[in-house]
Amino acid sequence: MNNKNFYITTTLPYVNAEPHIGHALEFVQADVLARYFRKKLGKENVFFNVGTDEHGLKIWRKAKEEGFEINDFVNKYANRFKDFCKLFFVSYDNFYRTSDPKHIESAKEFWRVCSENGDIYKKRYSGKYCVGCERFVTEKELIDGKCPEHGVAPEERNEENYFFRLSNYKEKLLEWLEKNPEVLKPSQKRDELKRIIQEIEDISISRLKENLPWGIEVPNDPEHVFYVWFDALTNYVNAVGFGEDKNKLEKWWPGVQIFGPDNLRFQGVIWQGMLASAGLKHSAKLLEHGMVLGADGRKMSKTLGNVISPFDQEQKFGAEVVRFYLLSGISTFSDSAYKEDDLLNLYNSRLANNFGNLLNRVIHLSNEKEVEINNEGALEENFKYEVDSRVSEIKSLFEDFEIALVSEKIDELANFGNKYITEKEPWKKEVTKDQCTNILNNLSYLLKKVIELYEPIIPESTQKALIALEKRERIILFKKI
RNA sequence: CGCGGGGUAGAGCAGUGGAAGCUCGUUAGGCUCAUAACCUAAAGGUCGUCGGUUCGAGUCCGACCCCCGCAACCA
Repeated sequence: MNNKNFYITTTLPYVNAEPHIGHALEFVQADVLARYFRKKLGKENVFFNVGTDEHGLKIWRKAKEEGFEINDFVNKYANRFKDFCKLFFVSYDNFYRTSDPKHIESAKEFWRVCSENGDIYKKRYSGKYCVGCERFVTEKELIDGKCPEHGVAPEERNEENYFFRLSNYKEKLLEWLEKNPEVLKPSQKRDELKRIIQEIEDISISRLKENLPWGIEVPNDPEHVFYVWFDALTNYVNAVGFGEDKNKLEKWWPGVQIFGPDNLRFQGVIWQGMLASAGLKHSAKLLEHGMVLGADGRKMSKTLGNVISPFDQEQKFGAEVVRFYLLSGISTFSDSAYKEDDLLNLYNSRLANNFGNLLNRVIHLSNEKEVEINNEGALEENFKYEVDSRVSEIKSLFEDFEIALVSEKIDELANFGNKYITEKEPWKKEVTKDQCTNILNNLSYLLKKVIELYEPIIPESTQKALIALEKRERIILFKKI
């Protein structure tokens, strides 16, 4: 990424379950940024990657349990995620699948490069292995002999594994973070990242193929397969030409990575170490979004019965309303409770009453008064200045990835329009046609800006709004719920 | 002393050193072009507690109290 190009990628969800509301948050946040930068830099200068992580023991076992051929199983979920993207207007440029033969080649190439740089070695390892975590766990981590995360007793394993010399990069990563304090957002997480780096140890990056047939074979050692994380993480550069097209890679990498709180160690440390080993630049930006909590402010769980399904929400309110709420009502960088009441309040207040209503007022008045609108020549300087300065403030918030703040400021801009029209009272008989022309053109200009700024957030409605404004057709864009 | 996140108006949240803000709700008024929408005003906050740094702290430091997550469908 540089000033001319913008590359953003989500994490790749693991395909052992249905898409949930957290995936929706991450995908939709990334989508907003991709859409914003497409408008700013041009479509050809933005690359938005999403996809699915399809290897690993959990998936292998789940497929068997459900009586699926492994390929059918992962295809089913990959398609599920594709449908999910379509449903929520996630405009990806690339849907990356780690079962794709191209990925397999690129991941192997990544391994070779790290290996040539002396960062991969083989070591006999014995210990307790948690299938859920897909890693060896230490005695210290266990509670009552069980993995605290998955509640199952780990399996005894004694095997030879390949290790990645992450410890080689400890000092370099600390230095990188020190020199680039702005790389991680939100900044409050910086200390946590630093601590994780300080605790770096070499990591196991392979499994025996006899235990795990569903993985990528290690180059020149077919008895071993990649540990799923090592394979999956490479997608971020593979998607933009690693091991295949140097110019392409040069154009896009380093990129912006968006991920959830449980992923900081992987995106912020392991992956950065891998990049360094492969001689690639560190990520340009790490955006850690928050958790979507249940309506009660607690983490969603089946037992608590507070799980919110993105599909149910879509059925109930429509995709754009859900999108709008995820982006505006849910904090961009911290945990937030998902409450339907808040969703309704925010939708009614900001979209129906403020933006939608203003749009309708202006269109209606321009027809009543027979005044041409959408004419920038009839704009008042002061008004334009006010609107433009708000617009540039909002754009800089976009570029600082502050999506919820962006949404709030757009709302304020629309509200400024409602105040203005109330103050000017263009419906009054005493207002001359010239005055009315000025007032309504000021407002149509403001509305165009609001529409343009809202476009990344609610792409479909803004399209309709623009058409209505241009054709001066009355429209109930957002029906009050 | 396990690790981490958080405590800001009735509710939900924003606010990383310089006049306490947003949405909803409540009360009173205005307007009537508009989706019973819009505008104005008011009420409502010791920014968890105590101490410290500073000309100045919700914002930095220390101690303490309380809530939440680390069990899942894991972002």
